[in-house]
Amino acid sequence: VREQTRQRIHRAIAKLRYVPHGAARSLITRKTHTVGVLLPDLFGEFFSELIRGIDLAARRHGYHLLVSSSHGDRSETEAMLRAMRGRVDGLIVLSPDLDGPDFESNLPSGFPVVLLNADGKKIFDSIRVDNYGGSLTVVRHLIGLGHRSIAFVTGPPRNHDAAERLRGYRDAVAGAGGRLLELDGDFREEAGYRAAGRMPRGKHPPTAVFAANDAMAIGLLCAFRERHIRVPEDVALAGFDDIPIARFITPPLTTVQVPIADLGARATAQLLHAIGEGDARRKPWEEVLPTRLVVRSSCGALLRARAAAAAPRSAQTQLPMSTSVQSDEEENDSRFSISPKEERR
Amino acid sequence: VREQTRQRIHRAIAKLRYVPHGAARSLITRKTHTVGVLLPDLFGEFFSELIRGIDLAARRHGYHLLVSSSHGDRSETEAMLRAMRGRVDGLIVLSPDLDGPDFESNLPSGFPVVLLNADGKKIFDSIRVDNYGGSLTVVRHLIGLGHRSIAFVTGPPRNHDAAERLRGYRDAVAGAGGRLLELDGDFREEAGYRAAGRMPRGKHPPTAVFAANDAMAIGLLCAFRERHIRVPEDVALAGFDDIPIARFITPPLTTVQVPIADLGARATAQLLHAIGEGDARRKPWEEVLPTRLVVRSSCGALLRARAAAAAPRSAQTQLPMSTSVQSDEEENDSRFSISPKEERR
DNA sequence: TTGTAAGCGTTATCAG
DNA sequence: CTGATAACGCTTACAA
Repeated sequence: VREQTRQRIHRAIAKLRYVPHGAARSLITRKTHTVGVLLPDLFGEFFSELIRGIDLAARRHGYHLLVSSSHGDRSETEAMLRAMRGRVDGLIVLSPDLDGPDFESNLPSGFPVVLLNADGKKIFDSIRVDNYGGSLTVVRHLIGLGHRSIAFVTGPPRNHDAAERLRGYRDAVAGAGGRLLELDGDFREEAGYRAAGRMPRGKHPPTAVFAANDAMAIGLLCAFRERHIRVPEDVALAGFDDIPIARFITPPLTTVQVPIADLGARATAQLLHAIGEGDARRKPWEEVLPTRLVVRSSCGALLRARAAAAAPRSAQTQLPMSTSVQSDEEENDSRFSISPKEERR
Repeated sequence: VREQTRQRIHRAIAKLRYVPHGAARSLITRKTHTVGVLLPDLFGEFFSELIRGIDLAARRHGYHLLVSSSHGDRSETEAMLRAMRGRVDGLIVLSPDLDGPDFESNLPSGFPVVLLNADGKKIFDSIRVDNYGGSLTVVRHLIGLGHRSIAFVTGPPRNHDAAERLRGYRDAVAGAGGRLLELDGDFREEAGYRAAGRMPRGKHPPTAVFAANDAMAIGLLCAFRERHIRVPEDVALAGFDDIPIARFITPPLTTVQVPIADLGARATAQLLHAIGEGDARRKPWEEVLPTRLVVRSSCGALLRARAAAAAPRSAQTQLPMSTSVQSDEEENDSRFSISPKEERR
């Protein structure tokens, strides 16, 4: 273009305050430069981390984010699915309710979709966190500490993550010949609190409790406090998620770190890849993100390690490939954790 | 419409898998049923709460959310602003960098915009949190507890919230004839940690520290622990924000609750109202949301209240209209807080 | 009830 | 390099 023309155009742009119209542009280009995110609800911690991961990856490629969360029933969710047509180039979906047929009837065929923490059923791309492996690792860690009677507080019934964590618990306990003791929960603090009240108190009460998520573990901890049951001296406790609070409570909670931001970032990367290559009818892609055991005080391992100073930790030899163990001491920001060292002097 | 025709159409819809095309539709209707949210960055706590509030309000009116966060410089932010044209019906903006002229040159004139925690300059609708009042209240509360030398750890230099909190501190201290002691901070934990090291240690060290946000208060707490300075016995501590962790740390933190979700919800309500009424050239609307002092253990007030059982709290008479006081005991979910009662027996 | 035509703001194509 | 024209998928209005 000639410089003179350029100038003339830019002057016109400025004078008319011209700004291109997104809808009109994407109508003809068939590109919106937007990825849609469909969530069941806005869980505080989880949601914010997930979005952060997605946003970072999306923006790096010049994409926007259309967030859609639906409290509600399937029909509402399906409506949102439909509303996405012509507004986004692809979809990241986290929804236990939605099934293959739902997508096929509410979306143009070949529409790029990545499923989060759900079974892709060999039809859709999917990515999930290794809930099973993480659960297995925690329970084996507790078993390695000598616990034989380990209770498990479950998550909500139809939740995929919850089911996988339960499966890990069962397999680990069965593998060690232990007894199963499952208490119903729903991922909320109160559920943990109430589960504590339903624990058997006979001659052989559980010596350890594993909650399907940290929130319930905190509920349990609270209930134990009220009954003057000490953690970890009287009962060991472990959670799942590694929410920020986990390291700040007393005692700091042994838990499984879930790479939520990574989950979002990886999902986005894959989605953008799928968008880029058109609808090549390639084999659906599937990925499992490793989880990581974070050993803090609530399971009693640190107490024991301090007592029998240089004894090798037996649990470490039993870890599945996809899960690593890390004690809190090794984390680089532990300087700022409010640990209960002072209380224990 | 005749039932027979209806049926025929629905059958066709199902057979062709017809889904309306959002871009095409909004091109002619000039409505996208989407609100844009422009954020400087995705702060964990703050961001997630804000989005929750916005989303709830937006969805209630059938609107979607287009989230756009820009780490970056102004030119990047301006580009995002432009990209919003034809994709959203209105904009909620939280950005200290953006000024009036920026909006005027990058958006169609009369485009509905609501500014968050920024000065609307009588040109735009705006809504903000009463940082000043909250700050005033905390400091007066500390003064009411007998503190005369209160240190303040500031937020980042160009931050609007930080500036208002600083102003509240200065006015409250000046009003009581106290001494000002300001330590530089930036809202991050480390800043609080380091500020503790810079506190004067002479004959009259500060007897209370007020951090411009909770994260820094936690950093301070951590530093105090390492030096065996007890909170609140040796030094009183207060923060700002009431992040979830605040109630779980030891000791629970006295702080100011900021209604972040409300901020988002109110902003959305106003934006949708503005969208609905077209561009009536009405006077820009402005709202300030009240903050609330939450008294927990870290300021020493509860300790004192327990000692001198039924003494009326002097601070309560000095509160500005827009801020209320509430002790943790009255909060309905305190049953689940991990409070340090047991440690103190 | 059904069919037809115009137009929303772009991009793409093809002559001049 | 410029200008005209078609098309994207929809809504709206009006005619049949």
